[in-house]
Amino acid sequence: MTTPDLTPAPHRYTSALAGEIEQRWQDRWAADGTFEAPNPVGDLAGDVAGDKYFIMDMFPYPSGAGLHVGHPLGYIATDVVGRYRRMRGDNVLHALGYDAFGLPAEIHAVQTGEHPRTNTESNIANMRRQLRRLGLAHDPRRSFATIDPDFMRWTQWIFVQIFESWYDEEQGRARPISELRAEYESGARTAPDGTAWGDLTPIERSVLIDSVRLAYVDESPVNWCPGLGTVLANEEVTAEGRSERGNFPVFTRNLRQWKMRITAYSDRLIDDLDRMDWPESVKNMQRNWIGRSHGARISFPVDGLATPIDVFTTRPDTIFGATYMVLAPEHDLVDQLTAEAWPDDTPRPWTNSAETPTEAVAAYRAMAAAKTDLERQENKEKTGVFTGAYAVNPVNGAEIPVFIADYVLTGYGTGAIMAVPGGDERDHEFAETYGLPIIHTVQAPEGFDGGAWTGQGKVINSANDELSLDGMEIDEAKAAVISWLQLHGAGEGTTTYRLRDWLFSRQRYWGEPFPIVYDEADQPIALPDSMLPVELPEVPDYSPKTYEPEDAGSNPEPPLARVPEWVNVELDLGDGPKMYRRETNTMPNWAGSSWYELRYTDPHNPDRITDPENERYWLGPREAGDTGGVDLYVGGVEHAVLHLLYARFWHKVLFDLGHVSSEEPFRKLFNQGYIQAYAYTDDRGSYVPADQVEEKLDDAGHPTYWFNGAQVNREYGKMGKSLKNVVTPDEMYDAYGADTFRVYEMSMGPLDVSRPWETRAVVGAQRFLQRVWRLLVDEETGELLADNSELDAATLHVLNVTIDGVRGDMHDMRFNTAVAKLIELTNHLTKAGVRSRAAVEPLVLMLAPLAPHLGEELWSRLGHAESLTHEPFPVADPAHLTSASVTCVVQVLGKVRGKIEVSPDISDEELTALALAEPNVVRSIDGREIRKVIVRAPKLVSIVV
RNA sequence: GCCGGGUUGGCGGAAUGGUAGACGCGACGGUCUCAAAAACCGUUGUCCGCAAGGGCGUGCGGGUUCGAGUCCCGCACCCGGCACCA
Repeated sequence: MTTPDLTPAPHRYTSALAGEIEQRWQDRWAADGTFEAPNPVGDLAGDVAGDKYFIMDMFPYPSGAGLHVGHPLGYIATDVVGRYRRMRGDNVLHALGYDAFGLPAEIHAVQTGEHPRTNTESNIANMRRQLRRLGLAHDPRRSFATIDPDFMRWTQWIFVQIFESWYDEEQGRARPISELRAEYESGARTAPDGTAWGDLTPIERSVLIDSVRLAYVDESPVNWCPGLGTVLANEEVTAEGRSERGNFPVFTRNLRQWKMRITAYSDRLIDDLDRMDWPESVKNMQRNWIGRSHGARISFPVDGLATPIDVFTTRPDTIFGATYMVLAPEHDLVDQLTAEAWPDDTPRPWTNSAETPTEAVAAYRAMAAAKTDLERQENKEKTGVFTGAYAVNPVNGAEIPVFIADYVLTGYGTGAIMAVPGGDERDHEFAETYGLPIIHTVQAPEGFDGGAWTGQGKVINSANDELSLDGMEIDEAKAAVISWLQLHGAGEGTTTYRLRDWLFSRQRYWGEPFPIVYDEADQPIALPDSMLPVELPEVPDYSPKTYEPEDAGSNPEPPLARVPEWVNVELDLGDGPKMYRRETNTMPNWAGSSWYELRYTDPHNPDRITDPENERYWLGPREAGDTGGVDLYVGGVEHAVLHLLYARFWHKVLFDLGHVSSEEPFRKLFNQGYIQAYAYTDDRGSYVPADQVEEKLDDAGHPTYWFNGAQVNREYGKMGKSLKNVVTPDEMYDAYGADTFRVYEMSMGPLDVSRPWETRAVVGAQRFLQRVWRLLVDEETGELLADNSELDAATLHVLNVTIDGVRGDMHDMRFNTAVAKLIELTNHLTKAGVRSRAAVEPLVLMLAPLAPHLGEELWSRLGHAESLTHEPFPVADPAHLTSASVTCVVQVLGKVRGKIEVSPDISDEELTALALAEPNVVRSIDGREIRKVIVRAPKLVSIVV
């Protein structure tokens, strides 16, 4: 990879010289604290003049494999933005921390016996070294890792805040539990069943309180992954029912686990998306994930049953077409309503050939329970069985049969539906299978061939004595039927969500311990601030108990439970020293990243997560209605619903509790694309080293690929060790220098688009920087070549057009076109032999955000003692944006037939005359009658004949 | 199936409705050199033509317009997300 620089000119900008320049400037920046950003108050307080700009990268997990050239793409981009902003006069906060809890370090620990902290810290050190060599303008004082005890302390502190809060639906915000307790004690509030606080036992009181906490322990169906030995959040399970990490099967098990009540924030999490500058795709993914749907809850009474069946539907307007009902097999009411015997005339297929409904239901339930989620998904054929019971349709008194079927899911809505085969494809399919009546309640367009009509139309077949929906549009009918149902106590308008509460405990070692202990009554108690952080104990074995991936019946067993001397602890929590039992689960590795944006703003504050003044300065709303948050957050799209949803949730809780002034953590989000790579396999399917593959053209001119004389197959995808196609930044530093590497990555294409890495193309960026260097420095003597000559008109024009364009490109993060414009300017200066300071100084300043070391070096050789970090970015002179002459295109019938050089302020008449006189235009018109002439002086004349 | 995004030379890509292919890689030719590399200069969408010039060309089919890669309608394919969510 290393290109030997064989005796070039002694002062040529080679990789060796670039490396020397780069490391020298990196040392100087570090020594001078060039990129330290002052805070309004606290230990980092300083002069905060000018506007502020807070930039963040999605912080990295420090992998043992080190970086490949794809990783720094986003970091370079944010660095360019930050450097540009500094030159615009902003106080720029840009730092990088490390998301250091996580599975790989734990797996490494299990394999080697080395403590995960040791391994993680050496990985961080290696990554810091690789990134320092890139020349990133970070404030090093603000870096941290989530495993630092000081950081962990605040992660645990936030957990306690959430644990000590509840969601007040009336006020639409989280409030401290202490306020709820006060309302109970004062009698302002009674338990949901009406019991007064004074009549409850202490245990009943804490159960009541615990039931509304935003962080709570709950026994409910969770995703149990025996292969990983831990439970997982819904967001960590793929659509195929496997773990996102490791791709192990996931089973639904009823287990006692910690959860976070993120569902309380469903509406705000959806609604506030509209106020943020995020890619529409990510907003949509979050909307999708939360899955809000408006509809109605409707009660269908059942003969001889006190409790009606409640259903959720988004189409209450179709209720007159409800011809049967379906409950999920797991629904609570199934046992109660299943009849003793089949009613007379029960069609044979409804019974599944069972003697009694009880038997049929039991058999069906057993079969449904044996299916995994995946099997349920794969087989979409509608099956079900009749319960023997009938319910009454509240709008028309019709008796309709009640089935159980696994196409109705227990976890969504009420776990029961009214089935409308005329208006729902799934219901229609089921109705066809079981011979159920089909009533259409919306007029389908002519030519509709039956089946379920789900589109728009006028309502039909929908009337009772008091209510007629017939002739209404769907929306109108929905409103009408909801108010009728409400009047008759049979239902109400309501909203349901797909989002489930966030499963927050993991059975792993390498995560934050919970700041929770249990008392003798097994009630969870939050530890006081003074006892934070709770640090991880040393353990004999880091691994959780893992199982055969398919062992669905296994049970989670966290590693911390194996340290009884840590688990059982004597503490004084206010009523004297007592024995307590520690929570042995750990937090998921999303915990630290759910709030880290706050810590950058005040990284060493010993008393608070961040001082309110620092938070308000860096994150606060800029104007009324603004959510506040980080000014620019750059990262991959893979965190669209995981990290980005969790972080928004925590931020909103902290906002509600008054700890922050911003409503959202990230005001503007930008998803960078990925750098992909080619990989090559031989005829046995093994990967061969990509950097030794040769490209040859075959007879047809198509490229073919060869390794060791044998043809190999090319595939396109990720960069990875096992694919033998990794290219590291270190290799690029050695071969070209960091600036060349930076310029190449920024010039490859738009930042949000993925693109293939091509090592051989990097040289283009180096040639460009060498041309800039050669413009200013004599390659033989090292002498400065810049002079003080006046600029000619053409150069003035090119220079100002470039300045104008580059400014716009920088602002919009179009670095690829910014680089192209700088190359054009450089090529112009080279060709014209212009070395005037009036041209090269702006060029150096504009290049500096992209190639900062070269920029500083040239700036200093130009005689400036200070770093150019805060030097104003060049501003175009409008007087020179127009040139002395422009090329006017003459079109005949829309085709370009001639070009004429004209003055930019030529009149329409004059231009038309010149255009009509152009010889080739005359020939094209060929004597035909001119019907119309469109003139857009000075650039275009279009002639219609 | 639903929701997003995309499709431009050999390759990465550029183009406020107004010269399609900026800039870069590669390829080809040249300068320098004993030679090679590096560097520098030039050519490079495609077809016809000695040239002047002309035909064709931004996934496909229509439309709007003096003029469409760009706007509208329909379709194909690719990528990402969701999916028996009532």
